[in-house]
Amino acid sequence: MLAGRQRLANSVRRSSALLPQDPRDLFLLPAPDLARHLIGARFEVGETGGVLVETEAYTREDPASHSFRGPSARNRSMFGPPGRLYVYRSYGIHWCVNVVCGAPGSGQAVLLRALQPDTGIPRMEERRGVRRMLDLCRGPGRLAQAMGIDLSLDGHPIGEGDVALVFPPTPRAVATGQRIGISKGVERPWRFVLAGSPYASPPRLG
DNA sequence: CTATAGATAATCT
DNA sequence: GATTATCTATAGG
Repeated sequence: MLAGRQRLANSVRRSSALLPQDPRDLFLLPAPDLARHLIGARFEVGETGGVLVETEAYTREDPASHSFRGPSARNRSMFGPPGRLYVYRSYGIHWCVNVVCGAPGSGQAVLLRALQPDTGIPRMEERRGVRRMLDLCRGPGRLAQAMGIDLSLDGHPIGEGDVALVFPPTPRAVATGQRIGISKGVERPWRFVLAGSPYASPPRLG
């Protein structure tokens, strides 16, 4: 289709000398570190894409994490190789997408909570049934719906097929705070938001 | 802007 | 049987 975009879509790219030679090394970071690095990164699935503005970290020792009680049918991707997607069904209705990270088998992932859309907006509006830009990808369920993400992408390697990630050229101003929608592990400040972004979900941090 | 109820089904106890 | 990494609609300030 579009040659330029296709090239972009078939790789994980770095856009800064500050980052490791191979950007895939970032997937080896512990979840809280990767979650911070993902703020400002471009994420693309198929014809849709934009800039990540909100993430959350989950680790094996974290009671709020799906991996806390060990491997299961649902969370097997979290215990697989880093740099792949972990997709799960939320509240029986929505899909949510994570980036698996850390040492292989360590059960860590970063939840992608919100994105500022800039590519394939008409397609996102179509999938969401909403035209308001701010509401297209503000929240993990909305992000997955807008980008057409479902269980078929669970375990999918980032940088293959039409899933692409480009890390930001320079560090972004990131605000941290309590994660959303959890009842355990609330003391861990593992929610990361691009400072001041209206595309992040409430409550605002600052 | 915040607060709340209800939907809905896989997963876990 | 209870919980859940959510969303929408609605009501009120």
